[in-house]
Amino acid sequence: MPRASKKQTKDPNAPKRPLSAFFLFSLDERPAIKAGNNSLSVGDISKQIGEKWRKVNEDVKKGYEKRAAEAKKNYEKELEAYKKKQASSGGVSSGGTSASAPSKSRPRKKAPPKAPESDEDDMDGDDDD
DNA sequence: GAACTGATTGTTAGG
DNA sequence: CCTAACAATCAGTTC
Repeated sequence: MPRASKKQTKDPNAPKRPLSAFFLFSLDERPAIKAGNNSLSVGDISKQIGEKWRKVNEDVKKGYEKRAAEAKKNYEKELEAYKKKQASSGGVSSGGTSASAPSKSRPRKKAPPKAPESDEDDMDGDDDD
């Protein structure tokens, strides 16, 4: 299935996104949840984490957010290295200058921001009182 | 045996 | 601004 999210996306130098505070939180809580339960699957645990995440104090969240912020910084650094590699990417095989460069444009889907629903807006210039 | 999916939310980057 | 997608984790599933 086309969800390439298992280990490494493609390139070993591909900078992975910085984990969000929630993820860092999960890294710490997941084993805790497992400890409370014999062995749940990620799906089940994730739900527990999500609920706990909302219940943790903002101070705790802030703590993780801070870590995430640093992780982001590191991510930028990796990105630079990744960029550099792209620039001087030595021909891996047959000296293709533009051989390795999976990042072109993210073919994301574009959904309409609003549904064509026009219902109540103003009935008529009815302004009575 | 190993690639893959399942759910959770946040962060990111491009259009 | 907004939208989509991907980030980890681990057991379970499948071929």
